[in-house]
Amino acid sequence: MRRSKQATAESRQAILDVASRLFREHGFDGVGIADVMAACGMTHGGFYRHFTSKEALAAAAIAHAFQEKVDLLQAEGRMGPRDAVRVYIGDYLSRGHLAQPQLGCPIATLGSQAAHAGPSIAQVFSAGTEQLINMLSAAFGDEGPDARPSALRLLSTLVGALVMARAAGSSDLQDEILNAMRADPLVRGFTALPPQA
Amino acid sequence: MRRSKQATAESRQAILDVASRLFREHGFDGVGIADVMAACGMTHGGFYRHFTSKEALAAAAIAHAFQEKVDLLQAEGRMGPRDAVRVYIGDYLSRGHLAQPQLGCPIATLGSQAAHAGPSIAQVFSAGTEQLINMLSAAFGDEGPDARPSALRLLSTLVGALVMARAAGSSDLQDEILNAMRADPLVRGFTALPPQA
DNA sequence: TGTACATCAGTGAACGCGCGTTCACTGATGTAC
DNA sequence: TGTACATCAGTGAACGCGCGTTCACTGATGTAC
Repeated sequence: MRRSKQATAESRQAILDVASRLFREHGFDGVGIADVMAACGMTHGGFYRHFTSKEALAAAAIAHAFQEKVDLLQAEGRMGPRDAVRVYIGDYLSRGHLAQPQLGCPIATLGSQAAHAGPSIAQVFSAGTEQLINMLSAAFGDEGPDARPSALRLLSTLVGALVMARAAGSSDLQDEILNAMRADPLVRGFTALPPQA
Repeated sequence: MRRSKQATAESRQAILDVASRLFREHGFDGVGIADVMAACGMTHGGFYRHFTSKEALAAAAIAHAFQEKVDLLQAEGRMGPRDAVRVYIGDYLSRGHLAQPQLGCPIATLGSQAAHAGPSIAQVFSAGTEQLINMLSAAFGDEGPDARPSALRLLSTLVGALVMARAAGSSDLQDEILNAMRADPLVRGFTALPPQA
């Protein structure tokens, strides 16, 4: 039966939220339309009232995941860009992030699938990655022309740590990797120094 | 018709080689048994004379990819471990590596799928990652207890650079990422210093 | 404000395709004598 | 060494299942009067 405009908007939002989590947890091919809809308490048929295809959903869901991260950085940015990045790093290199890919960085979970998953998805990854880099660059503003390379190095380091830790599997090796990365000079520059330093 | 023992062994090897490349290029779900066999000039039916399932093939193919990398490091290691790692880094942070995932690092291409692809595949990733780390650690031998953390940091940095560059998509951003990583202190420590330094 | 009709979100069956796996068959290879 | 038979690598049709997508239908919502 027809639903109210608000109910419809809530359905769409629920589909996006759930898809964004499930795709990060199981990969694009590990999640079906029926899975997403069931997790929203609906059946699969109604899906196409909200999105034209699975690829369109995936693109929107990944954009949504990037936006979450950018919003978080922006919200934390009110205490100064360096503090925001400090919190970001702390969350990134945590056991919680390892254990909860569905809430974590979309680059680490799905980045390597970006190229295979269709042009619209590749586009979303490209734009999202660029945006994250720009926000992190701001935190290195005092480094002048080196700000952007520093941001690139930081993000690469974080992404690599997570991908490698997940590939490693063993809990001991995961801890070893996280600890080694926390001791990285670029990371320590943020987490060890006082704010605004 | 029945084939000679040698021909059979060659078939198995061809399937492994081809699968190892195709999986890295298109992901586990992007490659079918029929694709692999066709690339070997055969039809899909004969596959099960060589492997019990697609997952068994994937596990063997990834192990094969890791072994290639380890053998390469070992071969180059004859000029000293630091030189071997220098070459490894140079190849890793190259445009060629970006453009040819099918010949590249299996962690960067498939690492984030390791957990979804079945226990035997997760096991292969775990063992392969550990082995790579051990070989890289050797190159940091003169750092004593810091050797292993340094190796972890180096590999994370490399993996992250590739994943991020592939997610970024844009050619300009990819170059920027590769260049930034080449300027990373840990990387420069290898590529800028003379051998055995 | 109340009424009649059009719209459309969601349901569940059905379609079609791809893909992993199985199987009967072929004929060259390997082996027992 | 030669012969007869068993083995088995590879073929191609077929099976079965999952999944993306479509569709006729329902009934509450939105809207025109």
